[in-house]
Amino acid sequence: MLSGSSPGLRPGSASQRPAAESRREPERTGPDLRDPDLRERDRTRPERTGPDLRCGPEEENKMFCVSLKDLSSPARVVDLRGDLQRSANDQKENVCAGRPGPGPAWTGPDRPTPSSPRTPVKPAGEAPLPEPWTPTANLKMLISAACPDIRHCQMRKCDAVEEEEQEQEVEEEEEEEEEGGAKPSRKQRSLGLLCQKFLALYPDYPQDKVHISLDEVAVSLGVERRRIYDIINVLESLTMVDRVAKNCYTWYGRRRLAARLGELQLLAHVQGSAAAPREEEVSEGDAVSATANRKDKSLRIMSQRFVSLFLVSESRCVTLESAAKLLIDHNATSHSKYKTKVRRLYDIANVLTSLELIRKVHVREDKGRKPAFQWLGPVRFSPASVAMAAVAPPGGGSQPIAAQSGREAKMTRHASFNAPPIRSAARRLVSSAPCSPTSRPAAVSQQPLDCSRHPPLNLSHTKEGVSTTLQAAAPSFQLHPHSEEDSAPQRLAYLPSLSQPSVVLLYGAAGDLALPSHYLYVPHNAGLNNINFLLSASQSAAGLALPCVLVPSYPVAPGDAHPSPLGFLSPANFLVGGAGPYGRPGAELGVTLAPPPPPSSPEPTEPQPLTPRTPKETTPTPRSGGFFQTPRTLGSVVPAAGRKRRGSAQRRLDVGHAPAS
DNA sequence: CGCTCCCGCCAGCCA
DNA sequence: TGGCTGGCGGGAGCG
Repeated sequence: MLSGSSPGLRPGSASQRPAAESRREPERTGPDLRDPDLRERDRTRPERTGPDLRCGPEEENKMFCVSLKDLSSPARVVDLRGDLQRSANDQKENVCAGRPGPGPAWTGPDRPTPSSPRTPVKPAGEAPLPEPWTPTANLKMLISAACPDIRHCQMRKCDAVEEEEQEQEVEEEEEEEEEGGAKPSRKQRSLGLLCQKFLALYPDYPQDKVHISLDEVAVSLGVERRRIYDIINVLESLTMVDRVAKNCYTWYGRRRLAARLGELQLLAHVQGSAAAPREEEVSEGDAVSATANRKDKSLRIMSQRFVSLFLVSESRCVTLESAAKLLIDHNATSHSKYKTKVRRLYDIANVLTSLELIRKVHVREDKGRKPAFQWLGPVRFSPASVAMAAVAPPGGGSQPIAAQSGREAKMTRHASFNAPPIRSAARRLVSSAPCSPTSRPAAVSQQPLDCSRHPPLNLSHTKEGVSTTLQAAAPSFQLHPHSEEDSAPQRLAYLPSLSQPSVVLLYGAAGDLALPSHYLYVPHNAGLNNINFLLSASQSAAGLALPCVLVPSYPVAPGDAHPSPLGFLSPANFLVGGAGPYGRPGAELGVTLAPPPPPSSPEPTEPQPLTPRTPKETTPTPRSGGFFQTPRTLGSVVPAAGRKRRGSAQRRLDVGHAPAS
């Protein structure tokens, strides 16, 4: 660990302690002690993955924007030509003021003039400060003391204008600081600016784990911890941070961002994650649904869905109204709820704007103009790039995803294969053990998809040469020998570093990965019991052999040190269909690849949650004798207590997984 | 005046 | 019981 942070728990809440105490000399956090090379690399921000959708005013006029009716069904995205005008306030007042580096160079004349980030300073009478330790000075001290070369790097990269702006900014900061005690303006206290300052503390592509202590960050930035939560929640939804323990997070930066976005996009396509939770799933009196309802309200889930809206919309532009209405509970359509949702959307949008993933625009509609957000991030995710991003070893994975070659890697061995794959589980050991999920998330397998588009499949297994591991796991398979003519390239993306590690197999038609004809998506915890095949509508699946690589859906019990997942990676072909164009009529989409039913095999009425297993939940059961440890073989993943209610920690663990929709 | 969103109360949860 | 987490909405800043 390069960081010098102390991830240990700190008692006390910054927000609840007296400000004087909170503003004690902060311990140096991780990013301050980084390797100079790392800092240099970090400041040389790589280009964004995927096509740059930023466009000038000319292009904006041609921009499509999705309105509510278009987003109601992600699969029915209709381009509506909305007149997007960029007015002076199109650019949010707090966007990218202080973010150094080449980043998203807004070149338009309306580029926001960098304002001086400022965090609120409590009135002296309210919280007497032992020293005039303003947040801005604090931040400046942090940056300059830790990595003075950052400034040099910045200065080298900035052109004369930007240099001038920076100087002016510094001057303004100093002037305002000298005013002393004056409450910074609303702009300067905005969440967006705070997020920028937060991001400035950490490298975009950390080479090593960087630990974040919320307390320290809050102190460093001079804000209450509550505000940090808002940022963390959104960042967590993008897997830019991971919760390690209370008050302690791991910073991943953008290392996994593209992979995460790709995952969100896929999930959105598969299960329509952009859809709001259905009313029937939030029935009254049902504790499970109640907690699920609460989860659905979380900022993280909302952030995920919000991002998903962009990723499934062709226009990459979402109006605030449509987003709010889509994200709001169907049974909570009051104006008050709507307003609350909009508030949260602004919060999320501020963070996403700071991340340069979106920007605010306005669209003209019948009744004036409406605020909207345009996606600036990547929109197409090469599976190989996603895989490469995922497999980037923590120690040397500083190569940004965008810089990865577009050449598709057929299969890459992930670094996690070399390590006990129980990182996430072990990580949560230090956290409070949450309850098991009890809600029935919109698991892929449970999603009532349109079978005309996603036809049901039959799987059969005839090959004998399958590894015993595979057979032990799924002895009921019928696996056909790999056909010689089946020379179509197999594209596999294993996403283990994601919050929801998954296997995505893209079976490209004519080798076109951009237009894969098939997806084989294996939710990481769906085990072998739920594998879903999505075929393109035009795909005839009769006799279709899908190359499939089975990867353990979830780490084997903690006692199993190295299950050697590579042993699972023998490609296998699943014969699809045969009884009809898409196999047995009426077959469920969620193909069940269950091992032979045990003598007292209960009907698996319990949903397979998409949430990661907690250490408790991964405790092997006596009957889990197979090599593959599926959620089912691990026994009930939902303890009785967990059925009643889900802890907040569990809600946190739910991040990254599809909400019930 | 409406949009934007800061701010902090307070409740759920856990150790 | 205290701390952590974060949902929530009042209401102020701002254009």
